[in-house]
Amino acid sequence: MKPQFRPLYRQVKESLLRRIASGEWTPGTFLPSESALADEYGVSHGTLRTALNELTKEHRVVRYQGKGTAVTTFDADETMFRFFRMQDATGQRTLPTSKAYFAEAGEARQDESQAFGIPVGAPVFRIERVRHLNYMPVMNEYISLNCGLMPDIEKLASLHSLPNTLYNLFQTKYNITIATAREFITAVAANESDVRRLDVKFNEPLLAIKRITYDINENVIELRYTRCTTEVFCYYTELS
Amino acid sequence: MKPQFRPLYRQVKESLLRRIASGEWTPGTFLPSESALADEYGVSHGTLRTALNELTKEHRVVRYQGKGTAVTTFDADETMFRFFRMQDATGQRTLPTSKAYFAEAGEARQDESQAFGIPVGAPVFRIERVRHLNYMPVMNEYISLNCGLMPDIEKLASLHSLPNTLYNLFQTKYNITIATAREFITAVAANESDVRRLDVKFNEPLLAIKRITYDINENVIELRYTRCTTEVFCYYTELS
DNA sequence: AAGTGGTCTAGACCACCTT
DNA sequence: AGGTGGTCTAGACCACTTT
Repeated sequence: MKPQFRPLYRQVKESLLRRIASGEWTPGTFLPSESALADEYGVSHGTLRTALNELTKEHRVVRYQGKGTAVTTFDADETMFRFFRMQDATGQRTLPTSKAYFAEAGEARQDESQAFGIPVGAPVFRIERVRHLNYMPVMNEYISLNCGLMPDIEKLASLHSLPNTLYNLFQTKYNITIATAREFITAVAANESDVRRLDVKFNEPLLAIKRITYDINENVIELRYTRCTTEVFCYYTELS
Repeated sequence: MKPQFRPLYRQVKESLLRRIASGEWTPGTFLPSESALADEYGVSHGTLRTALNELTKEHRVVRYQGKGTAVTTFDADETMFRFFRMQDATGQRTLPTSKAYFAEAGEARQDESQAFGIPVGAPVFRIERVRHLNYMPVMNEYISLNCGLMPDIEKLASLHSLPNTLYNLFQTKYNITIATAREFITAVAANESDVRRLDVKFNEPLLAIKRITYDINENVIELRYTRCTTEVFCYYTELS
């Protein structure tokens, strides 16, 4: 069992990440300056910068030349588009508006139990909403949240007070920062609910997107099913 | 008009990129060592490494500690999966096998003309094939190639001699290295061709993926339409 | 002017691979 | 043993923002 090699800059990075996750520096606020942090850790400027570079690459912090380094928050515009992949034929992307149909607490189904790592029947909060792009109803969404991580969510997210950007709510009310998501995309036929809520015919092909959303501590925050018509908009992604 | 600031490491990076694109170092071969390149450019080790780090991040080169830095090639296994996003419910990914139905030269349609930046009617080469995963016919593919970039492609890619991995053929026969691709995903209903070639019913929902593929010089190499059943497999992507 | 992040250097030493 | 890439340092200077 030989001792495993861990670069100094990576140890510093992980320490910084822990301190951010612990709430020592809250989203939106500035970290100490690079030289102050380098002094504190007793490492060189360059080593500390390598650590911060990795955190920047992973969207954990944002650097502003001449101002400082801030913990990423979902308030900023730049971060809003990171998790939205629909665009029109010209490549234009606009954030959708929402109309909520359902927002109530419930007991975890099998899929929710598995995604959140909680027992079947544990409390979850469910939201159903339709998202509009250019005033067209385009996406039929079924969202499940883990109540264990969001106490009293039912008081903050009632049917008539739902914010348009949920991730912003997680940020401001629960100090939960969304970090990554995985999407599993299939094609399905429109069902009765889709016909009622979207401008589609029964059995019309729709994009079905299953999203599992993680925060910076790798907790599963959200399980989301989106059923989406692609007459005008399409799902865009780049491979490299 | 003030002179624009361009970091030295970026100028070095762009010079290296030009030299790779020009064929001075061909895919699969090793670059001179970091210290040799640093001497050649008259910059420090650190500056040259910053340049190489960016090229690594963009998959232009691959670094092997103790051995050297090589120009990326599509022969390697690691690169094969970069452009394949289908997986089964367990997250397993396997490279598909292919059965070709069509491989002939033709005249560019409107969409091909637009993608390749060539006149309508200019020569293109088209391939139709079905891709199998675990012996199931899953993807119905329509591929168009720009003959201008691949002279005599019809001699290399006849119906009965089509290689399974086209990008490897581009690499070895034309020294074209695939760098990036953009995908536009929609949902469609299965047509007669899909029914004949895949194990699907008429009007069954399919995933339709339009891919535009670029080489390292940002030439459009390929226009590909894939129609894909998602009964067993799904399109997977990570957001961050 | 002072403070922040961004670039660049010269040199040292470590980890890995080949001979 | 010798070469390669990987890490780390100490210090200099540049570019940008705020005071």
